[in-house]
Amino acid sequence: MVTVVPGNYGEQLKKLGLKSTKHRLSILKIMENLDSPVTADEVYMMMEKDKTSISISTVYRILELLAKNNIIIKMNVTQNGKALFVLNGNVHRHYLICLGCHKMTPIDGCPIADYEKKLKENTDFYVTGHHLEIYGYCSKCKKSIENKANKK
Amino acid sequence: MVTVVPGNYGEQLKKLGLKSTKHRLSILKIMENLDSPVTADEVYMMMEKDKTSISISTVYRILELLAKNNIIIKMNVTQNGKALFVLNGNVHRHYLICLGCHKMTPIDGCPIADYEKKLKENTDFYVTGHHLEIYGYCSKCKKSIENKANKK
DNA sequence: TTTTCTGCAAACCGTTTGCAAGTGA
DNA sequence: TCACTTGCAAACGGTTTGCAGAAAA
Repeated sequence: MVTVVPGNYGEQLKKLGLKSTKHRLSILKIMENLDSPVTADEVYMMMEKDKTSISISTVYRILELLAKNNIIIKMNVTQNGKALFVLNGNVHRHYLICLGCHKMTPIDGCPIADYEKKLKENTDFYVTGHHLEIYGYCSKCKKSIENKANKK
Repeated sequence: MVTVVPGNYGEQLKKLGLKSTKHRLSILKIMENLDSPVTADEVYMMMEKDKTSISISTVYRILELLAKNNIIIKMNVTQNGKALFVLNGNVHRHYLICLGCHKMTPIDGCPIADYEKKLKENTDFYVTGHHLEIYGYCSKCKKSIENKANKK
């Protein structure tokens, strides 16, 4: 298992035989401070804000590379068809996802850890991971449900 | 909640103000017999096999329409970037997903039903649904893990 | 007839890729 | 120096859309 040590990304990369470039460090630094998954273009825009010029294809290449080396995780769920990425250190998180404002709120613990263990013991399926997301509406967005109910 | 009554799709559609066309009925009939989610092009190919001529854009339009009316569910997880759909009647299923052969095996029950109930009672987040998928390798594909481990 | 559906082809959009120039070790 | 990275622009693949013709009510 790879453990991500904040602020130590340069060595992390070298250890994996990857060059430590400013773009890579910059992306890792950005992701370090986020506990919600981000899309490639969100990363791209954050870098622009940071005055770090980069091309969108480089963002994709770096994210792909970091995911392949388990430094970040490429999620199996997409956001409007866009791939989502999180830092591996924050990986075993699940989220409450608001269908109104699309905010993703991490929850504590893993509600299915026990179930998964049971599955490992009782079936011939070799479990390597899982993905859980819980949908609904945050308190602010509850109104939108009522609006929708009236439309139809 | 919409309950899907097998063999009764024509009336279902009319009740929703939608026309009952052979394409729509055909897609519903196909999905009725599947308990794993399918992609749009899988549906398309099944229809070809059934000698039902259709355009891929019509498949997308029908799937989108049925999803909007809760007759089928558009999943949040994609398969190689392709959207997945299941009949709503089969909706509260979760899957063991093999990372080797990509087979999706439905599991019985919902491992997080209890947790979700707790969440409804204890937080101000209004839960409307969830999505859970469990990843790993089926017995046949366990070999592929070992192969990968050797690669690097 | 009138409204809704469908086929076709083109557009769209997120992502990937080839290639030449740039950069880290 | 030399291998690896990056930017650019073009390609790619799944999905959506405009429009004209076809089918359901």
